Amino acid sequence: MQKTSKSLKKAEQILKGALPQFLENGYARASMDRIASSAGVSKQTLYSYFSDKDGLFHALIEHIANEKFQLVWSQPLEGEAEEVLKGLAQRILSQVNKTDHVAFFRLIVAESKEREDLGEVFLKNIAEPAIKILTEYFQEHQELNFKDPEAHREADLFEIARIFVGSLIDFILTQEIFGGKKFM
Amino acid sequence: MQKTSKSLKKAEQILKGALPQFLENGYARASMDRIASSAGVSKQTLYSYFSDKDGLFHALIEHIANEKFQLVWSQPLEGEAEEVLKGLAQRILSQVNKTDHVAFFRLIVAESKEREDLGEVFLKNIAEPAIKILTEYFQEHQELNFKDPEAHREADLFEIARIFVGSLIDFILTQEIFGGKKFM
DNA sequence: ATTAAAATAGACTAAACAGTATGATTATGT
DNA sequence: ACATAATCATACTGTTTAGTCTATTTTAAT
Repeated sequence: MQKTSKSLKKAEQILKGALPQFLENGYARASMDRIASSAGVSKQTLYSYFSDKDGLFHALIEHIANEKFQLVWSQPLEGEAEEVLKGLAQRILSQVNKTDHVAFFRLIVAESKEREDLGEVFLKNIAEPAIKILTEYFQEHQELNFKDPEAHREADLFEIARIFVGSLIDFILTQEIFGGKKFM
Repeated sequence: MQKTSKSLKKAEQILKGALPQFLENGYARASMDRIASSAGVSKQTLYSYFSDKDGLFHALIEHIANEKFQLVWSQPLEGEAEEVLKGLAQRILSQVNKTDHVAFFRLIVAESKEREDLGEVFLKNIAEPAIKILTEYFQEHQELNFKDPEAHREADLFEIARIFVGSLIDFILTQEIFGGKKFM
């Protein structure tokens, strides 16, 4: 409704307060009262910036996807293959540990049944860029010693990148979401 | 409370009615009234078999994990490596398509934050058995032509099985949960 | 047939919640 | 200083829900 920098700040303030509520409780259990209070804002103000709970939720997902989720892949990949891949995996896993990425992922999975755009947010902003960057790295480092000599066609490099990223996602799923680190 | 075969049937009848409610709506949005009605049972009966919503939910998850989820891996793996793996992947993916496995998976992910045992159900009943069976198959077919000659130690075979299963899970996540088949 | 257990329908309570309404208070711009 | 827009606190409405209660009917076993 308004476009001054002040009111943009308010909108962000609301999103910032809404985030932990949705992450901790999921969509259904997050209450607009608690969101308002967590954002330090009156319920009226909340509803003057966002039409309803659903509108707030979508705005939030969009916002988070744009703000936070491209950092991991921003640094260029340089150097020895094995080192780069190990470093990449470690960087991602430590990121995942210290931030709310896991809760965000869980939220997307949980709510992506009714809201089809949510899955797209994840794929477009996280999975696809990751695979793309990795594929390009493989192409620029054709000298890497893949033990399978057939693996140098572009399609194969893409598949390898997919498998790498997929394994990472599966690892996070197993360890962080399903609590596998406790008993595997 | 009761143990006659009749009342076991009732309990199962309730679980059978509860399942689609939880799968379609998730935990929070599934209502006990609708569950009772969907099971063709009065609310009182429901509460005489299960202490509360949470108890019903846990019983359901346990039940489903035991009943439905071991079928995929029950047939022994025999024959040519490439064929076996392809066949296995196809069998799993078609299973996943025609049943509620995806919704079940989504439910577990969504609710495994507060209920730590849920993730364990998935890992113990699905992921771990899958990896174990695959590893054993690899061991019994040492003659398979892995192009990497170092890949024959037991630990490596295990890792390969993990990657295979992980890739399958990631594929299902991408295609079925995030709706990736629409735009990838 | 009688009796006791099991199940039913439906009303009820208390709580939570989304969203709206009201009227007072505070910032902001001119 | 004044007027307007933004924000606030709070109360309210209507709805949904988990779980209980009651009184009636069905089922099963002797």
